[in-house]
Amino acid sequence: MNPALPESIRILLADDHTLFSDGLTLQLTQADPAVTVVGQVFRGIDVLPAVQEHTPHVVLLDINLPAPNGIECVRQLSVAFPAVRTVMLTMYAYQHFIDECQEAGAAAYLLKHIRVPAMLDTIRRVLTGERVFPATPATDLYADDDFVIRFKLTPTEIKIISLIRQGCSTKQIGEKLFVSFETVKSHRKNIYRKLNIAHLHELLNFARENGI
Amino acid sequence: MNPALPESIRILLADDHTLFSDGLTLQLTQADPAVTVVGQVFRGIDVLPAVQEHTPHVVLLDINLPAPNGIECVRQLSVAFPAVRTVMLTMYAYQHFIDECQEAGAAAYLLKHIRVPAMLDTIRRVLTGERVFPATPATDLYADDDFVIRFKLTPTEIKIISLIRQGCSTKQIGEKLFVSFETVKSHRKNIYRKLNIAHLHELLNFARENGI
DNA sequence: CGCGCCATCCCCCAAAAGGGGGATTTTTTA
DNA sequence: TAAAAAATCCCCCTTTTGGGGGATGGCGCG
Repeated sequence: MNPALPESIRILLADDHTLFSDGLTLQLTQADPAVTVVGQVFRGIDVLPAVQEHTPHVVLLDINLPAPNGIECVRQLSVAFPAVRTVMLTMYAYQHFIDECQEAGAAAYLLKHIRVPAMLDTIRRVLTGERVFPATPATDLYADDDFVIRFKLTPTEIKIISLIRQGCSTKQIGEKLFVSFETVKSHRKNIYRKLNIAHLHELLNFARENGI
Repeated sequence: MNPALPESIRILLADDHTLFSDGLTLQLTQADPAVTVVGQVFRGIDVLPAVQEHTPHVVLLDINLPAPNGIECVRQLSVAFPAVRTVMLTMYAYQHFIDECQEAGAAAYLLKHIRVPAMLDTIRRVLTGERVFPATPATDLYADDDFVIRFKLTPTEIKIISLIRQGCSTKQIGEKLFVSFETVKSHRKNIYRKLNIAHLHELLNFARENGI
């Protein structure tokens, strides 16, 4: 069950931030001559074809990936290419996402706060069959992070974002969740404050970018 | 008013994602020998002291920066070091943020979807005193004949859809296009009728699906 | 020349969203 | 068990949307 480490590690990057993707490619290839970045893709829809074409050992996959998002991608990957290890690479330390990725078949979950040596260590570990997920919620680690605090959405809030994304009005959401109009309004206000946004379209963008 | 380009461009990076920051440092120094990354900071509170110590020409500043966030940082920077150019570097394409950064005194606003050559171009431009913010394109954005025919949308209507998708309100669109609020309202009504929809989220879905 | 299309602007209205205060209760957790 | 977080609900208010009527020019085209 524990495959030997390949002499050359073939990596596919899936991240729509070209600045990040280019920078990571440079870092990985400079840090370890055994590593080859065999491809970069910027949309979810390009992941499976690129894996087919470039036969990577590992896919470094951003959750925040357009059309479809990274979590959907890892689901598809673990069905279509069960031998390929998928390492989620994201800025979001939500337990919600970590659990979902684990269920979807990802091999590891890394935050963008790490550095390349630790990443290479994780990559080598998943290649031996290990699965590497954060043991403790990262909330302690990033308690001073403005955005992590603001983005700490509760389950109810995420549910409401999901309903808004489906086109429900505040009134309709209240009816669906058997709570009053005012309650949903309060949740909306809290969501907007946490995300530091002010308009519906921003919320819809956020939801789409984060796969809610 | 236009200072000459310095022989060596001193850059300070402020981004809490070490993977990104390290990668960008590598890319910038390899792309242009005139560029020196004089420092990296990972928290908002470290920005001003680092500018004091390293005397950069340009600060590349993430909005999503802990304690305090990047927008607060650029406010402080433009008071304490008005000669230092601040280039916001973020994943968020919200008009809300763009406006706030512009008011706070940032010299440019870049998305993480760009690549290093374009970034270097922007850095050189802000060093000559220019301010570089995302312009509202919308002019040559559409021109998709098929889609114009299928839905019989006029150029003005497509331009308005594009602006709505960017988060502009009816009022803001009127100001941008130099027409009255009522005119934009009429166009919106016509768009909704032609697309047979009734809500903003449907329009945004339509715009995304059709690449407006 | 008239017809249709487009763009412009105005009135009316109701519904929804957005933002500021609160408050209470339950649940979680330190 | 006490504090913190989450969920519930209410008041106030303004702005924005969405939809119904219009009207007035301009412009191309048959």
